[in-house]
Amino acid sequence: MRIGKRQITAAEVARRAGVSQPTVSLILTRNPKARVARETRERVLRIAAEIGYRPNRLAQALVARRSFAIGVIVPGFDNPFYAQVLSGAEKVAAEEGYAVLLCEMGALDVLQHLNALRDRQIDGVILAGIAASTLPAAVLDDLNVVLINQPSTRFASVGGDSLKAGMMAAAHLLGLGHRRVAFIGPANSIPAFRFRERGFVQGLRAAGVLMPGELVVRAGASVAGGIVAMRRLLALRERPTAVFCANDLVALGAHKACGAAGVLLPRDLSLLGCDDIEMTTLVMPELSTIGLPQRELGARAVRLLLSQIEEGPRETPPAQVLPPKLVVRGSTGPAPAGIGAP
Amino acid sequence: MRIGKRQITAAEVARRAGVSQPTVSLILTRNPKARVARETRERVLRIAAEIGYRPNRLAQALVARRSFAIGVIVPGFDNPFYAQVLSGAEKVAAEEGYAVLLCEMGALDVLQHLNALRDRQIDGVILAGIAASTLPAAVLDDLNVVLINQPSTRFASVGGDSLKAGMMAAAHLLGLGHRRVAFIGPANSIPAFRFRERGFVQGLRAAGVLMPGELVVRAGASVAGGIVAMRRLLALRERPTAVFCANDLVALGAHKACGAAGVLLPRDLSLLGCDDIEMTTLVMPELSTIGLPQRELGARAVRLLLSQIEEGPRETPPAQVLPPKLVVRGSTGPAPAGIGAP
DNA sequence: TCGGCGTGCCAATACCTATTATCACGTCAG
DNA sequence: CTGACGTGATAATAGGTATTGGCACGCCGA
Repeated sequence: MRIGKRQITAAEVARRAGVSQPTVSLILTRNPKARVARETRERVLRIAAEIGYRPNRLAQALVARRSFAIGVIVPGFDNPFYAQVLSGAEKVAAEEGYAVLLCEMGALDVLQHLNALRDRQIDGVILAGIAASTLPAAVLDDLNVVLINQPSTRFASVGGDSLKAGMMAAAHLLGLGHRRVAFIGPANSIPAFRFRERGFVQGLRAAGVLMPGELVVRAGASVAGGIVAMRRLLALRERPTAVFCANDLVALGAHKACGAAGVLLPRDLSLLGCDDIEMTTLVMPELSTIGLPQRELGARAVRLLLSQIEEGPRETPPAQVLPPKLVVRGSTGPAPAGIGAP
Repeated sequence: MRIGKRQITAAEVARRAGVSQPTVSLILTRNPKARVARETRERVLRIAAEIGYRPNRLAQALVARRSFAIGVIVPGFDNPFYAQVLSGAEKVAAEEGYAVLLCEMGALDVLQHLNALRDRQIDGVILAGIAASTLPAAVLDDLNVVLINQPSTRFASVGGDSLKAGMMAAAHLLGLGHRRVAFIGPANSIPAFRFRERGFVQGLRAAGVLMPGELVVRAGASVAGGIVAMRRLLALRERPTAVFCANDLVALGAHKACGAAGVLLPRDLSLLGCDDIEMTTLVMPELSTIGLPQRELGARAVRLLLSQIEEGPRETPPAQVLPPKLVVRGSTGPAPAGIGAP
């Protein structure tokens, strides 16, 4: 097998250069307080380059007692939101010389993943779409953690301003004249969804608009969930004129259900998503949505984590909140005249 | 910082159990030829469990000269195809106790990623969507490699039968009566696309149908590419009655261009994709496509890689070819009567 | 009584790098 | 001439685990 082939070690470089292994180490680590004769340094560097010496990062990690690797745990890639987050995260990590260990919920649960990561002396963990509050308190104690899209007093976090996103959704729909509006979202779920809902409700209430219970539909945060939920809404005696969905996947499901039921967007119904994933522009009409910078979330999460790793944790964990952005496309429009007026 | 906290070592377990560290190691590794008194074994196991000893996998890796980790290199997550592949791969890897190091093209190129992986003593690499033939021959020499979706004589591979996929596409469209058919796909690209095109052309030719140059449109393997390409086709004096796209993303772009141009699928045009990604069911009409089991590809790639790692490479690298599956949805239909007939 | 053998454990070492303390050597000032 | 000091390298060691060879002990048969 191709494993176990003797690798080129610092000792080998040392042997060929006629110096000791620590000298090679000294030179390669460019330690400023290392005093090495210019001639020796050059010889060692030359030989190292010649025979293609590359330090074994595992051995380095053993000495440093850390691995220069981070873990990213996500619920699943079904949701392109996390794919984008991951992409942004990987980019920054790679640039900084860190490896990204990928963990998806499924084969292993969060705790098992965390243990596996710990065994590999991981430097830190990013939790995306996983409610940290549902985990036993102790399992995250000795880890550097950054949460994505869930504020926390214990851990650093980055996320979109979900409350504001909900309020922007309300403002947008109210501005179009909608008064009978609905919400589709998961029941007990990660905080982001709860805040989106709360913001939406608050925004409506501030304008004196209430959502009766029949207009709040619980559904899984997926396309399938959106389909089912929208069917329920369309079956109502009095339909809403606008629907805000907890995320774009749900909205796309709702979109599809509308298409199947012959409901014309945005004439018959306005539909608003949240996240602004790429797929929103695939459907016709394109989905209006409250946009969050997904790649940026991933990128910032990594930067935050690395600063925590390299400089130690702050006394109060930093929380970066990125502003959502209303993206008006084709699925939202003015409310039908005469409907919803008192 | 939270790093550097003294970890619980085998030596610590040994101290408490009144034995030596190697004895702990012997017991924990369950080496069958290890002769250890039952009473000692139980005491050690008990204490290890009590103080929560977990072996340092980095140290294990240093001894074993391998890391029990694999790398997966993909072009990008923009394409949900790779997200699915990755998901299947991670699942199997996690079950088998291997870590997955994620590498996306972008910040680093393939060679840099490979070097970074090598430095971490990676056990093997999965290349998805990256033409191995474009890499310098030597860089993969000392690695266990499995390619996804590109046959090779040097490396193990798993993939859909792209040639057959193309032929199935041809058969499907021909069977619906189409004679003036077009193809949209990238020019110089990874082998899978070339084979799909070749199979398609062969399937057509076998039925006596030729594609004039104007009906073969080159475009990036993306939604944007599909849009541009379909516009070109729709601008033709004599439009095709059916279009086969190199992958679903392209097809979805084409789908959208049709919608924008008022071309009604499948009445005015039949549209066929390839891969069967999830988004195909989002659009209306849903996209017909030639399906490939993406998660299965990832899962099998890992299994192949692990067998290669643990049992050594075969003399002739195994190539698993999975059969494509025609998935008829709403975007393909009978050719308009009277068109394309001789 | 002694050789032989089986049992149960351990010392030594390998894996590879980075760090710390130290040493040898030469120079220069006093 | 000697002591102090600066320079350039090395020896020793840490980091945590797995493996190999071997040691000590007790028992049995000769």
